Amino acid sequence: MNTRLPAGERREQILDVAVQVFARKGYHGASMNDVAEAAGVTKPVLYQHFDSKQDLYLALIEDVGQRMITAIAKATAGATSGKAMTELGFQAYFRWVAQDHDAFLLLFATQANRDAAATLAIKKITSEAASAIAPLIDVEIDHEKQRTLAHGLVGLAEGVSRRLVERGEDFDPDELGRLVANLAWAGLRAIGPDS
Amino acid sequence: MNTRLPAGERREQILDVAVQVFARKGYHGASMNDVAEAAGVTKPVLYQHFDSKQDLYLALIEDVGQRMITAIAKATAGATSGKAMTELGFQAYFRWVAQDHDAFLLLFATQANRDAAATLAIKKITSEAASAIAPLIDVEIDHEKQRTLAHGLVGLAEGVSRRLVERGEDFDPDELGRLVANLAWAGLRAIGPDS
DNA sequence: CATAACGGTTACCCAAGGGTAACCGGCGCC
DNA sequence: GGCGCCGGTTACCCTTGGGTAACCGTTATG
Repeated sequence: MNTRLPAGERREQILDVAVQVFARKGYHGASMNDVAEAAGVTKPVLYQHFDSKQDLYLALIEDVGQRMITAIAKATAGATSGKAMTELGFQAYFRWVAQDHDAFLLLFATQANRDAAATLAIKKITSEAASAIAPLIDVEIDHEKQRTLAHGLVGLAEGVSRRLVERGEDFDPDELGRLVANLAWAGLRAIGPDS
Repeated sequence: MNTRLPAGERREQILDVAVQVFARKGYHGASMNDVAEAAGVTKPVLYQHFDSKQDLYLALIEDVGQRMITAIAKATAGATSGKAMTELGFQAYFRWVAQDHDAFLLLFATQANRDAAATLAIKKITSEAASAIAPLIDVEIDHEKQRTLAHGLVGLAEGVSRRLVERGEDFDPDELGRLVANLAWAGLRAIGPDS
């Protein structure tokens, strides 16, 4: 017998629990009943807080995505050099991954964003991340290539994280961030208009 | 009235058409009816060639994945240096992406949703790719980190490609390969046991 | 102590879609 | 020229699951 919760808290709890459920089963793999059960309530309760399954899912993506973005933004705010910013950024990202595997899976490894809207929502997040990265690529190179490379670096971090999360390994985010930042920074310095 | 095809050819045609359908709509978004219609036949015909939807999907992944792997393997076979191999490899990869957007989307787009078996199948492909890359990271670094970075480079290529494919842009795979290979190679040279 | 508000439940509807049983028609082959 | 093989179709079954209508019990408040 779960306690009755006031609306606000119940909504938060549903969001909390839904991240895990969707991350583990994917969008289509998880039914609203699954989410409801995990939250300790029944289906109609979900619909009191969210208009539809898609609505719930989009709320999750927005929530989790913003959390990631702000974590990185905060970490890099005090950086004095591009290199330091790169390192701090990657470290913050890997810390975010290490802290909440489910959140990472929801955004990057989720087995079902077939929904056009969800795909768009995630694209918006990665695009925002890329926008933050792009200015660090200050070599002489045309703007389009710059943004493309920025998306590549997002993918780099994603690829690294995916392997670690899938293996369920413990890892040191700060050490890993240093390693990857080193790779990224040196790589970026090496490319130029002649590439 | 579509012509009647011998079993072998029909099977090939279904695979061809199914790549496009699944790439565009995702696993759950595409129904067997959609695939059948696109192939110009009806549903039961699909089930004469494949046991289930999942069976068809797995066959596709295997098919497309192997095509990608061998394309890269062939391109890098004659390389004389690590740097040349890196460049040739990335170029072959981007050529593969440019040639067949649908194949790329099937394997890498988040929009192509997967169940557990499909996730595993795809993991196998990326892992194989990473295995090919890992030896190029011949710096003094422990084996686990080496493989993790290899997965990162797979992600790097994936991130770059995703943006280009999503934008429907034309791009020069050879030029792009040179650019990304430069980044990767220089990045890898820069990291060491002290990172 | 009636009653309204609110959190929650039971029981259902209905469309979508994976999968199948039964049937059909033309072509090759003794 | 009947016969069987083979590629194909029509029409259906049945589960899953998103979404909802109607109802219930507790608490608070006058």
